[in-house]
Amino acid sequence: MDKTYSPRDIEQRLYARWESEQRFRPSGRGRPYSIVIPPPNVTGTLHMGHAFQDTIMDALTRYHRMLGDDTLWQPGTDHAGIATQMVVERQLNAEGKTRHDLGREAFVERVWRWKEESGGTIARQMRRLGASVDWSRDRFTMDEGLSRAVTETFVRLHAEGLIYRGKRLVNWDPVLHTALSDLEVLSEPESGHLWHLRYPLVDGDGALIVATTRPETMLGDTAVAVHPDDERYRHLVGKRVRLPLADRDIPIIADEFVDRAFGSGCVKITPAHDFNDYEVGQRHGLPLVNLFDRDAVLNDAAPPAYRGLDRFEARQRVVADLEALGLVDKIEPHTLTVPRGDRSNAIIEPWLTDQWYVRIEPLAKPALEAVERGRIRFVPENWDRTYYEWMRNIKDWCISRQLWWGHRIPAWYGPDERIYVGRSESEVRARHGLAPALPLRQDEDVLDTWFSSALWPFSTLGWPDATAELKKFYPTSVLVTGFDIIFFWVARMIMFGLKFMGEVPFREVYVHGLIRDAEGQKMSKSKGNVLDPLDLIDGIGLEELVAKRTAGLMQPHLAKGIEKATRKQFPDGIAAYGTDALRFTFCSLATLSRDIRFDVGRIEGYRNFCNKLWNAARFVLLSVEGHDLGPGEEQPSLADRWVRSRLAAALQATAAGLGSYRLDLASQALYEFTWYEFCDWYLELSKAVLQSDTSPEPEKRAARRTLIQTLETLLRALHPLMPFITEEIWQRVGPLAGRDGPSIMVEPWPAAGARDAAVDAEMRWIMDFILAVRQIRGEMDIAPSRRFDVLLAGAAAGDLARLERGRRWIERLANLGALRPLAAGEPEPESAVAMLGELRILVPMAGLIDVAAEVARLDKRIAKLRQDLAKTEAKLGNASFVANAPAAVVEQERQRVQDFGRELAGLETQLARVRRLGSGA
RNA sequence: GGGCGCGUAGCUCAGCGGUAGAGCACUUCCUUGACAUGGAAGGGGUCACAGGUUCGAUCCCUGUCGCGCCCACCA
Repeated sequence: MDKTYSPRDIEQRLYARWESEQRFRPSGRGRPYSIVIPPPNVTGTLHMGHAFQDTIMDALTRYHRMLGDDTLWQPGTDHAGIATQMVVERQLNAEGKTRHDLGREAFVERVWRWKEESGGTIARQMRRLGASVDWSRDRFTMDEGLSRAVTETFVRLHAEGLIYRGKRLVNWDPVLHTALSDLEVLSEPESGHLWHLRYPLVDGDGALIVATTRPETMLGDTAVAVHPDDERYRHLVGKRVRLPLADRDIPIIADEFVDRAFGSGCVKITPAHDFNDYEVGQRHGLPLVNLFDRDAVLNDAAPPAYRGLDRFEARQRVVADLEALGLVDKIEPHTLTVPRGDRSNAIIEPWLTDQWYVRIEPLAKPALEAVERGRIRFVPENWDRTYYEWMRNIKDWCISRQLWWGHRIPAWYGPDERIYVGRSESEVRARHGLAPALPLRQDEDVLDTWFSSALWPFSTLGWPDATAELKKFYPTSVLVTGFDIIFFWVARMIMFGLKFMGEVPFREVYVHGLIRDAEGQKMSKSKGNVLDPLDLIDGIGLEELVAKRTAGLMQPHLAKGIEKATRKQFPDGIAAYGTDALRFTFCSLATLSRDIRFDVGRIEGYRNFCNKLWNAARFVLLSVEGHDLGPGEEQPSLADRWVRSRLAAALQATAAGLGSYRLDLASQALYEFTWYEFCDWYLELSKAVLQSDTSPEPEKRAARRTLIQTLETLLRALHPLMPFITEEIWQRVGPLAGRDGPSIMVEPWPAAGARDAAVDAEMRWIMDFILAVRQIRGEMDIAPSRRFDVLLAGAAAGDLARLERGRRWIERLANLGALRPLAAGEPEPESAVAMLGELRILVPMAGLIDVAAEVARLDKRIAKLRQDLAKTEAKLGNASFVANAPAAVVEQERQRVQDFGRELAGLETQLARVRRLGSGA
């Protein structure tokens, strides 16, 4: 093995081998375990969020595969209707064309070409991450099979009356020219104005003052509303006002919706352009005056002077005209929430159109119950509150989109505009006995992307066919996702899963946090703080990184700032850390928190961890080289038994972490065992056995076997988190440990052996001895290479026996010369001292330590001990503590008082002695 | 307005009723034959604040302050 771990050389080679050996397919044996990937956009690229999520899913998948489960990680991609269509439209725009120049068919053809061209990117990137998805089952939401599932669900829901077509207000994007669901509209506060307008009363003098943030819509007002209990206006209800500019008379109505305290307490009602007003209009039978065309340009329903004006131009004109008429009472600055399309960022217009809707309440009810009754569990649990909140207030889902890229709605219109829904035109004709000559026109609209995503857990498994995979892997075991798509996706999968499969789509939903940059900022192109997971794996030079971050910005003026910040944060670019380091970092970051800050310092630490593991393996291999490792006469040492006991504890902790979606705890347990117990201690302890001429052969054999077996077990435990380095090392180590499988991937995840408290305690004593000596060495700045003698005094029963059992390790790890008890009557030399129980460990100071330094050291220890002792004594002095605390706790405190007291006494005696000797010297 | 979350070492975060932990950063010593992407030792915290429950609270409860996210029709 090379001296330094170099991920570049191993990762892609191993992945290719796994893939060609078909290691990612379900084994066909064991309990089913399945995860469906949240499908990324087919034309997208892998970002940190994907990499994080994929790492989690892959860790779970590999873990369960090794547990012997019949494991499927189902891959696939999403057609991402609006997003993908926009990308291709932008390409066309660059050529000076629009999609309308091409026409629907040619445009869709072009999108398919783009999909073929760029669709492989994300799959390639997932391979670099080591994702063990079953590529043979790769699916795309617009595949023939999945499209069939979409049609089937649509037809069935329609037949049940759960899908209907209706004319009502929708969120209209005047730029993209499509309807959007409520979820795709983001409302942000923006500063604007509140115009107070004067509407003259038709009978008599005076006027009502209405306040509005959208004066241009007044042209479509069909009423003014006041609160029914408002004394100021009660007498006017039923009377009429003159709508300025439009020159129509409109009624004054009473509706509870009005807030008396806001503005004048009078509200203009524009049912065709405001969701609230629409409701009011429905209640009062008001007419709708639809002022806008699909571009939000005023149409012929507006007075002639305003026709053809864009909504913002119309606003200016309306205000100017009203001012000229003296009908503007006042204008105030006002912060309002402006709805914008999540893709186009255009201001959304409530607009009256025909759209398709899913009647959601009958679907939401069982979906709510499924979580309430625990058939689906959110992890962390409190996300169920968010889910409940949404599901209890859910509204019908507008599923039609006026786009070209997507699943076309399976509805046909006859010449009389009668609607026929069916799986195909021919089915429709047959079912309804329509003559072949009767022209039918298919609905132009496509379905919301999330409609097909909602079917993902079963459509990918072959539904509507009753496939074997569907039977075996549905419901899936867990859904791994971010909280940002609980409503978009998770809730809808639950609803559709229950509806069509009669069963929840997954038993658990693991909701992970969202990856942000080191400052907690969302990563975005315009902020210039994006990290590409592939750059963390392969490394990237500074210039290239700067170029990448500043290229193709929507706002080019940001480039300078981005460049500066990038140069500051990454003066040397980014080093190549390798996939395993990146993955281990992600795992260690997978805490319960919602925002996860990704700090490059962290990945460096875990790259070092990979290197540590690599070198530990080198040491183990060197140590066993040329020796028979098979069973034979062996005599395990205390150290051997200790490391096995500690390994068992680490495996337990790791399994607990993996089983509870606490990959941070799992990775921590493995990190700590590997570094602090296996490397720092056991490898060093083993040297005392292996590199000694006096160790008997059975002991050496036991040490070698323990080394190789512990490493081999550790590799298997680490594999789900760090697949590449573990496979690479395992290929050499596995056979030596008696395992002859072709890949670590298909080896069993290690069962925890037995822990041994007695062994742990015995080793603890030896370690404490070594630490005590090292502490003196460290604090006295004695070089590690400087060997010195240690004398012992005050040994308690058993101490000397323990000493003998641990002597070879103590001598070696503390780098000691002579190590012996003071003889009876032998004068105690001037010494630095440490206490280990009643045992006094003496380091003769002559030539090593000066008195002042030792006095200072002792003072410090004594002060700390006095504090601890006082605290503990106070506790025991409290009668109610002794009376109420569990006996074990009280006993523990008593023990501590004893320990502290003994150590304190020892050190105080020593301090006095050192002082005396010092002054005498 | 409703819902959720966070405030622990300089930074990023675990812990969550019984002696405050890790990584990174910092200080000192050390190239000893697995590893300087390393080893050894060390400094550093009134666990936001105030009450309460308890023998005992960083942990449970209540409130205050600060920060954040999500939903919602105040024109």
